[in-house]
Amino acid sequence: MDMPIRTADEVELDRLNSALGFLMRLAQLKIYERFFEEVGEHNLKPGEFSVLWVILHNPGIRQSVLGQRLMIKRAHMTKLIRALEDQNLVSRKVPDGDRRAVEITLTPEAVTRVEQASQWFFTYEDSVGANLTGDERQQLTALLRKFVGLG
Amino acid sequence: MDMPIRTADEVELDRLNSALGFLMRLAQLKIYERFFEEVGEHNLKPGEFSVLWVILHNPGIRQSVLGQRLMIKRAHMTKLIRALEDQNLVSRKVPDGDRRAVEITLTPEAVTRVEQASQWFFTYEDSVGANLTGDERQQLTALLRKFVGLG
DNA sequence: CAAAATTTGTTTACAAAGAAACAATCTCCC
DNA sequence: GGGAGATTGTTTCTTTGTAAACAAATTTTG
Repeated sequence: MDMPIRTADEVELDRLNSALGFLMRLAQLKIYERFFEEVGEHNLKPGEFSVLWVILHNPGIRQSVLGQRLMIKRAHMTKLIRALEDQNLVSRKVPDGDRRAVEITLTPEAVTRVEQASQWFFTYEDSVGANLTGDERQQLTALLRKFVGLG
Repeated sequence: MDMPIRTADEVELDRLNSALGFLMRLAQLKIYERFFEEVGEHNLKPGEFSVLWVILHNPGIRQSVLGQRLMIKRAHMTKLIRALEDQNLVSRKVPDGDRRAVEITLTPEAVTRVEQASQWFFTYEDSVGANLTGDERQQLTALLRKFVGLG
C-alpha cells in the first residue's frame, strides 16, 4: 500500500500533466540534452548559432532588435556579442543616424562558418521530433509558431 | 533597398521559423515572462511550486527520482531541497533500506500552502494559451506530452 | 529652444543551473 | 565474505542569464 516510488515513470504528476509551462520546460530540456548527445561540442552552441543565423539573414541588425526577437535581455546580449567579436565572428558599427545604437554584421569567416553549421543544426532540428509522426511534428511547430506569435 | 530593420517583427528568421528547439525556447520564455506579469512575486515561484506539487502527490519520494522526473540535476536538486527545508516546507529522512538516499515529504504547513498556490498556478496555466483556441491548446499539450514521453 | 523623459548599450552584483570531483553506501559477482 | 563497480547525495567551481544603476544619445513636450 505504501510502496515507495522507484522510477521516474511511476511518479504521479496529476494536473501538472497538462500544464503548458511545465510540459514546455520538459520539452526544451529534452531537446537541449539530446543536442549535446548527438552533436557534441563539435561546433557552435545552439544559442550562438541562432544569433549568428539571424545576423546572417539580417545584416546590420541592431543589438536591441536582435535581442527583442530572440528574447535575450540587453545586458546578456552585450556579453554574447562581445564574445562573438572576440572570436572574430561579428563586427560592430555605430550608425550615423543614431549614435547610441550598434549595428552588427558577420565577418566573412563567420558567414562560412554559419552556413556550414546550418547543415548539422537543421539536420538535428529535424531529427529531434523523431518520436512524432511527420504530421504531428508539423502540427506542433505550427501551434508553437502561433503561440509565440510568429507568422 | 537596404532599409534597416527597426522592429522585431521585421526580422527575417528563415528556417529558424520551424526549428523545434528555437520555437520551444521562445514559448517557454514567453510563458515565464507572462507569469511574473500576472502572478508577480506573490507566492511560490513556478519551479518551487512544481517541486512541492510533485512531493505532495508522491510523499516520501526520493530526491533522485524527483530530479529525474522534473529533469533537475542532482547537484541543483540538493540546493533546491535545502532551500525548501530552510523555509520549513519539506523534511528529509534517510530511509532504513538505503542509507544513501533521502526521502522527502511536505510539512503540514507546506501542504496548505501548495493547495492554496495550486489555485492561481493552474488558473495561470490555463490562461497562458489564450491566443489559441481550446482545441489548439488541447492539441498542443497532447503533442508536447507525447514528445516528452508522458502518458 | 531647453528641460524632461525615453532609448540604447554597458557595467556591476547576483541568482539559477550544470559539470566534475568526491565520500558514503549499496549491488553484483567470484 | 570481499572486492569491483554503480548509485546517491553533496561540495566546489564555472557558465549562463537577469536585475539594477548608470552614461550617452535621442525624442518629446512645454
